[in-house]
Amino acid sequence: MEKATPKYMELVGWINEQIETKKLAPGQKMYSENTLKEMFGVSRQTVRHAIGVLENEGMIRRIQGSGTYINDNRLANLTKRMRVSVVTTYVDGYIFPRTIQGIENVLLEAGYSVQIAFTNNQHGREKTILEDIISRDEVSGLIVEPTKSGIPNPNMRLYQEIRKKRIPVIFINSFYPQLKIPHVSINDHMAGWKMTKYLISMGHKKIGGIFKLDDGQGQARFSGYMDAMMDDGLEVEDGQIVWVDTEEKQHLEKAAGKVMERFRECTAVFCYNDEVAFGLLDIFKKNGIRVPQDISVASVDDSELAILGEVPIASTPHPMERLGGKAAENLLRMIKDPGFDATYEFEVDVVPRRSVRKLK
Amino acid sequence: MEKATPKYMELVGWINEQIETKKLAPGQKMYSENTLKEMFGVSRQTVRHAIGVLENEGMIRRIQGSGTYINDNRLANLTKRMRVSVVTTYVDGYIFPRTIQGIENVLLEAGYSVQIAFTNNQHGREKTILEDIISRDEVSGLIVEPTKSGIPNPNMRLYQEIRKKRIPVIFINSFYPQLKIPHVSINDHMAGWKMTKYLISMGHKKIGGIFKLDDGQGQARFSGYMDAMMDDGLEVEDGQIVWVDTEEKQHLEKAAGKVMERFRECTAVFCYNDEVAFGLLDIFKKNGIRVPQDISVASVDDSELAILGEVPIASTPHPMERLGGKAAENLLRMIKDPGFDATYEFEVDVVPRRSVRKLK
DNA sequence: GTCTACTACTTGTACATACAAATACGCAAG
DNA sequence: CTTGCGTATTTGTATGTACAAGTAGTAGAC
Repeated sequence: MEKATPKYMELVGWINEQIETKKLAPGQKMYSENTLKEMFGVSRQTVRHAIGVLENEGMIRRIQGSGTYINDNRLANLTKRMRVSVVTTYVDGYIFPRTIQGIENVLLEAGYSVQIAFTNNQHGREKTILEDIISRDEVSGLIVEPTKSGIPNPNMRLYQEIRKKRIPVIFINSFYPQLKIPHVSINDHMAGWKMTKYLISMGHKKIGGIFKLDDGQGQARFSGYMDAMMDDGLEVEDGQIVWVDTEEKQHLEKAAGKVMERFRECTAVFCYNDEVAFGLLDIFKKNGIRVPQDISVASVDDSELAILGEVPIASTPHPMERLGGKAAENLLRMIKDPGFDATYEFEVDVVPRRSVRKLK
Repeated sequence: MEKATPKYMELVGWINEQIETKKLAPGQKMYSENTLKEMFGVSRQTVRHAIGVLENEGMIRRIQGSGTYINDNRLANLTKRMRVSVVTTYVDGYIFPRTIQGIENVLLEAGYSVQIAFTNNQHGREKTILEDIISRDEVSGLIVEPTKSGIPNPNMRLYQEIRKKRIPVIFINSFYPQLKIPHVSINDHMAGWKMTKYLISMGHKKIGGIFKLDDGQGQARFSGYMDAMMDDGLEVEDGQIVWVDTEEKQHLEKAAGKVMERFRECTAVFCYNDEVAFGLLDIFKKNGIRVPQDISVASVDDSELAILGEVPIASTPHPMERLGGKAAENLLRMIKDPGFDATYEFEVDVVPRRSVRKLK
């Protein structure tokens, strides 16, 4: 007794065979429901039933009003792991978007898809995100902006687990010195050094500084600043340095009192970045201190903030797209060649602006 | 407008809910097709359609002659798909980060992971991203900021495919009128209306406008502006309107000549958003036109740009976190109940600032 | 007590019809 | 040449009917 196969199943088999034997090529339009109905002498419902089965299998795609098309499901299988995850701290408005643009340009070009996640510079969120990435195990690479790279990271274990899975990782903007993971960033020490040298060359001797303490960039810029000062035999008193954390940086006005007091004797202030410099200008303005007549201000990043306000701020340009692009390129190389050393640091240069006055 | 969900989808939602609320335990026998037919007053075919969808998702199992049973493997299914994808255009520095924060707060709280992708307001990238999401089929929901919502979208069929896969989608900030997909946004028509009314109440009669033409928000704000002008019997000449696209918006200075000429007769200008207003202030400044003495300027969004410059700009606040949160909450509701209508529009209010002068 | 046949009920297949919604395309107006 | 509009085509939703096939339980025969 052979079992009678339902009509719709026979139809499924027939269509499958057509695709198998390339009589229906991927992307091509299939016979319409009514055509099949005539061809096989069945009702349209039966045809729909068959097509429904094939659609669930992902073999074909139905588009209302247009027709039914053969799917190219081999492509879906191929791109399965062509994905890179970008983990970044938060969005600063100017540097981040263009960095991500650089990353995307390179990766999309190479056929990868890009997903982004934000840690908000909180270790807890970084943990959640990394655990998610590890458990899904579906990315072929990671570009990470470290969370609070200046202080020991409690998620070290997760990075080691990722490394054990042989998923390439590149840090951008900063890095954890404890981990042997490559990074692409600007040379922060050089940024601190060159800008301080520039201030000195403009005749400044009493140069204060505001630095961020919870990331590696702040510490590197600080050491560049220190080295430049010492190189010229200039003294740095602790009282001339203000350390801020992520919180304070975003609400600098809360530290206005401290700032005004510490920089009273200074003729110039080196700022961690434009955001800090912008806040500092605001504090000075509210306290009747003129920039650059009374005090000079310099910073790092050269974002739009540096030229947006009333007084343009001397700064050092951030490579942005180029940095993102370099990180993406190096990640691609790491995916191909696990031994490749992907670390790269961009040189920086000073852009003089009105916020720095030449002293006689 | 409100009745867009097919009956079988409502049934799917109802059954899903029964399972969710444990009214139907795993392994247990479900209502028979005829019972459901009576309960909902639909045909048996419709019931079968709904049950077919659920069977494909692995939620239930049908056994001929015996009955339909709830599957218990949905735990694995759940953890696998606890992810939401956010697709947005580009990063504007102020609105976006806080919107995404609102989204993340809600979704992370609910145990979902969040991945973000940027279209750069290019249809091509939107296509790549959506295709990727479709082929991977691993997100349980989508929050999308439409790309160029003002012009017909060539990726329409991808959205329909997503809808067919029963992945809930919510648009934020704008929407495609052609698609019956819910959106969470500000009431852009009201923004245009209220701000224009405010300018009129300050004695202005010749009010120009700069609008973005390639997204729905620009068009809605324009129609709000027009309605307000007409409501007061004020004339609007085409010469008082400047239309910009995404490109021009970011480099408004290129249109300086046109802008200066068109607004020569005006006492006030309504701007598409703060970015445009900021660029406009710059053009005015370079041409020796004082704001607000010579001309008043008003805009929409009330981002930091509105208060960052020398002249604070009157604007209408954007809900940001609240908007993102609302979108996320509604998406979660849609995941549970496919029939839920998630559209929500925030009301807006005018924040007066120095950029608008009262005319005698 | 055990087996069998029957019956009621369940899901599966198949057909017919109707209208809705989306798309594609050609034709006429400008 | 472009734009809009109507028409034909295509898939989507919904209802109705009929019968087939499988399951579970029951009543009756042995």
